[in-house]
Amino acid sequence: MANIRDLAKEAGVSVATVSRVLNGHPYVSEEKRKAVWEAVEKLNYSKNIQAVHLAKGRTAIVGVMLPYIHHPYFSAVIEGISKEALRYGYQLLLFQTNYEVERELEALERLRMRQMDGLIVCSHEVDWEVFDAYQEDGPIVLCEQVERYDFFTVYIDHYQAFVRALRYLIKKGHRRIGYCIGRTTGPNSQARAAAYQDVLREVGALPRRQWVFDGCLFLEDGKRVMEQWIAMEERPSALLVTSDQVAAGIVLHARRIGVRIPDELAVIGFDNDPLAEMLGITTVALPHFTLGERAFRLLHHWLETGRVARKQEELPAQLLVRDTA
Amino acid sequence: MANIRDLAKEAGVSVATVSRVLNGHPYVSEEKRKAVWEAVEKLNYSKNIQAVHLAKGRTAIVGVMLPYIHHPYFSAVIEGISKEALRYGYQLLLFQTNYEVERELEALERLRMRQMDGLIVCSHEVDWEVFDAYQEDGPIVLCEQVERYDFFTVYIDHYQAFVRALRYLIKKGHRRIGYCIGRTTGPNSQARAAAYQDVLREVGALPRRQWVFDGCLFLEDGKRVMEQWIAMEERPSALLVTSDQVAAGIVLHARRIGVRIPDELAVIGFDNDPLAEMLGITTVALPHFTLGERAFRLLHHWLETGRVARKQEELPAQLLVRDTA
DNA sequence: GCTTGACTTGAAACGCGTTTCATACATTAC
DNA sequence: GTAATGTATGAAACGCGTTTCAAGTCAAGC
Repeated sequence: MANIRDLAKEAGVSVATVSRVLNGHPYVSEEKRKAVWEAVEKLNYSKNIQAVHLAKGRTAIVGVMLPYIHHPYFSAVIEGISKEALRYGYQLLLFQTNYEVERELEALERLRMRQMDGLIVCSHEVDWEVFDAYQEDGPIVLCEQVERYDFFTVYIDHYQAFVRALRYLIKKGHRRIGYCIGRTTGPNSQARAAAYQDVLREVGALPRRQWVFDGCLFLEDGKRVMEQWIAMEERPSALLVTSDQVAAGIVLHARRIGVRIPDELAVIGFDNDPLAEMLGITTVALPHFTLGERAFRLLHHWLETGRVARKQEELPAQLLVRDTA
Repeated sequence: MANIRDLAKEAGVSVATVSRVLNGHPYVSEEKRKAVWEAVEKLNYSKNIQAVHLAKGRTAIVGVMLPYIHHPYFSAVIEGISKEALRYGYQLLLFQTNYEVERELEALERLRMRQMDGLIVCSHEVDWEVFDAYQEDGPIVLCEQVERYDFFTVYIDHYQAFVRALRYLIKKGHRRIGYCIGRTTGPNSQARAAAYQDVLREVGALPRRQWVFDGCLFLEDGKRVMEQWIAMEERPSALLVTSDQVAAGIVLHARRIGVRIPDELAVIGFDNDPLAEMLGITTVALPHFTLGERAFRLLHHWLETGRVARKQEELPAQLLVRDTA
């Protein structure tokens, strides 16, 4: 493989001149410019991008840390990130973690090793404090709400979103309200749990342990929830559900076993998945795609200017009333 | 940032020794090994991975070219690739193309520039011939069937899969059969089209232009198909549908507008999406996840050994009869 | 006592593009 | 006529880890 020195020899110029031509710098005579391009052609030259990265100290690569890819939520976020990355000429390096701490640390280490210019964390398991140690290695944007203000974050206010949905149910007369979440430890889930406690306490309704369904991530989990629900002695009259996928599972299984929705059970999902629209599921629309876009933009703006307009950005959620609640 | 030379100075050894320690090579005295690790600690050293890439001429990065991410098919394939990549210590660099030739070429150029060790192409728009020019720049694995045998490919035999589904419908007495596809140009779609022509001709049934529904990719498209279907004077009695997502759209909209499935319209989907199971949709199970896994393994095996067991690998599809056909 | 093989270690070359600095000529400015 | 600019170009340093090669030490083998 020819390198830039071979090229210089072939074209009868210095490597500096070759570099100038290759990068479109001014101050190169037309004559030499032509000679260089001819040499490129002749030697079938192509830059070694690794050498460029090393020399420049930048890569125009952004890392994306996320637990899974094959999941409507995360794939929507990446799609948003990807769209913006494409626009600004950045590439994406994927770090799938399965929520394993080991893998999350690996991604952070890669940031330290300067493999990428910045990192977008879609979701994580390790404590925030861990990120502290890596702040100086490159900008990190979190896609979740954190209490501290020294992180870059773009987030949806899940507390408010949950509150809004709860208030709606309460206004409709519901007092026996339950909810489903994905994993208990995530900040989103904790925000939802807090909202649940707060709002129910406010109206004197009682939160119940057994009305909280954990581990609800996929369509199939909705079926499971419905089965548990039907087997209960005291059933909630309404459920706030992790995602529309899970809500769809609930609604579809309810139809099959003849549970009337919303009369016997009101259901509100989250996301505004096409499936929710199709099934007429009342849902809280969450701008996942936009979340990804904004996360990238925040990172990009920082990378290009070294300054920020703001470190935190909150995205709105909107309740869409349809037929299930 | 400290580099390996600072480290050598600090530890009082040569850079070669530092490199040996850092890479766990044998033949280093315990004493020096310790000194090096202490220096690493003291200087808070971290390798510059770009320098490693440059020096080694390898990156342990695999590129993944695909049109979209937020799509059940592609996100399943990546998930499979990702799982195997994780296992073998490789990283994934994403190239989202939106089926734009420009972007596909960009990905191939990156392979030339040695940004990654190999490339997995999930789907593409450019002609195969284009790939020829890049074959020498690194192994390329295609996830689609190609006629030529000098490519690495892992694929599902869509022709056979379609034939099987068609035969099943025919055995059930259907003669007026239509189908939905995503985009006409893809090899998968063309295989399906060919199967359609062949099988229908075989039994003397007539293929009809207006029974082919193009541009069916998402759930919503199923609704559109159903609306078109209902408006037809001569309706097909059965439809083979791009994916279970689209099939679900058809089935759900049919339910809403009171079309009886499978009596008035039989539907067979593809993929074996959880949604298909939930809705009882008869489908042809396609091993997308496995496809990704195998694609990575093929690439990996080549990268590590420089040899191949086989260049082509075909994955089976299986008809799962449920309630819609 | 000498050969042989295993173990240690460092200098230097290598992979390769970018960038700075110095040099030199040609203009333009005053 | 001289200073100040602008244009053009190359040598060399820089970013930094890996690897080869030569050389040296030491214990085991004959």
